[in-house]
Formats: sequence, C-alpha cells, structure tokens
Amino acid sequence: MYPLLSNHIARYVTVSEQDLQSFFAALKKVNLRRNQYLLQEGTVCRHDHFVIKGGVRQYEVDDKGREKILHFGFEDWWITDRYSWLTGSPSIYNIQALEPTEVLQIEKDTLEQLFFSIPHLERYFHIVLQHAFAYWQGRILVLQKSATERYAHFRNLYGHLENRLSQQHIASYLGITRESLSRLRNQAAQPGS
Amino acid sequence: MYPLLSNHIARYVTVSEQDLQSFFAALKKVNLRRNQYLLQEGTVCRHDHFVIKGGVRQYEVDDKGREKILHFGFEDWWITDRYSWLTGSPSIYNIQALEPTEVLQIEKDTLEQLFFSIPHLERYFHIVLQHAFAYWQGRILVLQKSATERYAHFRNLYGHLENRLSQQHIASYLGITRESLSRLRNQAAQPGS
DNA sequence: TTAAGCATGTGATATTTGTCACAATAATTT
DNA sequence: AAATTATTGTGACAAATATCACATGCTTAA
Repeated sequence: MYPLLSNHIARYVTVSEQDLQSFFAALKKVNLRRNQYLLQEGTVCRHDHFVIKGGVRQYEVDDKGREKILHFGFEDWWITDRYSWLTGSPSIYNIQALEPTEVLQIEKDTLEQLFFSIPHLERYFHIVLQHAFAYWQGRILVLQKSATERYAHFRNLYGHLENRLSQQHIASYLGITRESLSRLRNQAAQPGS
Repeated sequence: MYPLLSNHIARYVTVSEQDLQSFFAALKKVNLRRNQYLLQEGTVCRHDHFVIKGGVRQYEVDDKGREKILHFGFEDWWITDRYSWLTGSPSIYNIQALEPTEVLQIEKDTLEQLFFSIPHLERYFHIVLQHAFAYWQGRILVLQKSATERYAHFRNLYGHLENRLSQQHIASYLGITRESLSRLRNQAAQPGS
C-alpha cells in the first residue's frame, strides 16, 4: 500500500510494519482534477499532503491580483502551508492541481497523536522538513540573483519538470514576468555566433 | 543554567529536569568577539547554535565578491547552515558576530543520539524548525515585492533590531544596494506635503 | 585630538526588468 | 473541424534599481 510513500520513509528511518500500517490508516487519499484546489486562501490548512501522482502549485494572489508561485509539489514531495498549519490562521495561499493529481493527506492533530506512539515517525517528518528547509534556504539567495541565473538554477534543479510546467508558471516561480522569461529563453537559444 | 534556552524549550514541550540536564551537558558555550566567525565557508557545519547574547549574520559571498545576507541570528534564535549540516558538504556561508556574542552549540551526532533517549527533545527541535520554515516561506514572497515593501516588512518584523544593524547589512538582507536603501529611507522620512 | 578607516548620502547615468498592446500559436471544448 | 480559450512571442516604452564617483560624517584607535 502506497509504495512511493513507504520507500520515501524507508529512505530516512526504520519503522515497524505495524507502525507503518497505523500511519497509513490515518491517511486519506484525495484525487484532484486539473485546476482543482487542495487549499484555498482564507481556509485554515489542517493537513499535510504527499503527492503520489501529478503535480500542484502553491501560490499567493497579491494586492494587484497577480499570482506569485511560491512552490511546486510533484511526486515524492510533501506540501502544505506550514504557517497556517502551525498557527491555525487562515491561509493566504492556494494549492492547485496542475494536472490530474493524487495526494495522501494527513491531519495535523492525528499526526501529532501518532508522534507520541511512533517516535520514528516524528524523526521522519523532522528529517523531511530539514531537507525542505535546506532547499528553501538556497532559494532565498537564488531570488537575489539575475533573471538569467535564476532560470539556469531552475533548469539545473527542476529541468526534468520543465515540460510539465507552463512558462508563465515557471516565470512566476522565478519571480519574473512571462515576457522576461520568454526573451531570456530566446537569447539563450541563439548565442550570437 | 541557561534560562533563556530552558524557557524557549518550555514554550513548546515538557521535558523532565533530568533530560534537560543531559541536554545541557551536551552543549558547549562559545564566546565571540565582534567580527569573529562561528562558521566559515569551505568548512562543514556540524553544529546548531542558539544565540543567548549578541547577534550574528549568515551570509554568502557571491562570484562578484559581494556579500549577501541570508539571515540574522539574535537572542532566542537557533542558527546553522542546514544544508551543510544535513549533507556534510562544505558550507558556502559565513556566520559572523555583529557584536560581542554568546552562543550555545550542539553537535549534530550528539543531538541525534539524544533524540533516541529523549523523544520530546526531537519534538522541540521539530517544532522550532517548523516555525523557522514558516518564516522562510514568507521571506520568499517578500523578496519578490518592491524594495519599499521589503523594507516596510523588515521594520514590521525586526524593527526592534534596526539600531543594532548597519544599513548596509539591512540592505544586503533585503537584497538591495545600500544606496537604494538610503534613498528609500529619505523618501519615507519626507512625505511630500 | 588627529588621522585612518568605515558607513552613509547623493548626483548622474546605465542596466535590468516590467508594462502594455497586439499578433501568432497551441490547446481544449463543443 | 470549428470555435473558444489559454499560452507564448515581440516591439515600444516606462519604471525600478544598480553602478560609479565622490562628498560628508561618524568611530576608533594610536
């Protein structure tokens, strides 16, 4: 059951078959059509989500009505609004499916109950969060570099996802306009002799 | 012993006096003069640090030799290079004291040993990381806003630290030049009519 | 207290990126 | 397949921010 997730867990910790089953029993599988929402702004985010198929984007709509993509989530990624999850305050983000998507979701309270009985489960979530944190730490500095460098960094890290994403989404993730990304791509493609 | 840290822990979890003592026994207190380094680039970061007095900055030196501040660390903050800590690869960051500073440091391996015997300690570090993560999540979007908005956001969050930081450091943290910050401050100070 | 070294302010100008408008192309729905 | 809708490309121009140069002022240490 849920081999993608069992493997992900096994990568970091050892959990007994029984404990794994009680964790799996607490998960709920959710199917999303393209453009459907996993989280909408104004809602409190009470779940963490593990993508087993497809992909989602997490974005904010700013005061000028423009969408700013904070993050993507594809297979093997946990995704949630950590701030809303932690504080119980309404989320300012939307999490929306980019393609037909399947996720496993776990409720915060349920998960924290499980942490008491299964310390290794907390170890797993802690390690996953450390990885995510290390990644965000890098993203901060990338966002301070030029548009060209940001795009290069993106391709380096997420090149394999490039054909599953639209350019406007990539641009938004990079914090530039779609027009700028378009120009940048064309320049890169035609290196002047 | 270390009341600042005990209080910080008590804010999130309950740990027996005995467990607290074995944790404290694993800590090493480090004193830094102004400009001294807690971590230098090229070194593997094997410690997490809790600032009990003073302040530090974590920065990268980019290819053009410019310093980019990722983060500050003042009283009550844990600070480390999470990427180097996690992967064991040499750090690209420097962590340097901005003023005379005292930190408590814990070694990664030691800490992970303690997690086995004191699950609540892992709970504590996990919660602290969640808070830090939620904060970084927000920082990503702030960095995509205008210089004026970034500065306003900074003052909102860290206004109380403003007089302990130089403007070039604030500018670097905001991802703008010191000249731009200077202009921005003067505009804000003299609202036309 | 004086010199040396940092830190900040400010003008002139360059660069980068955004904005707006519209055309062209691709994808989706009926 | 036609019609509709979404996505991408491109030009002209605007805005934001960086760069460079130098002046001013503040700190610190002999």
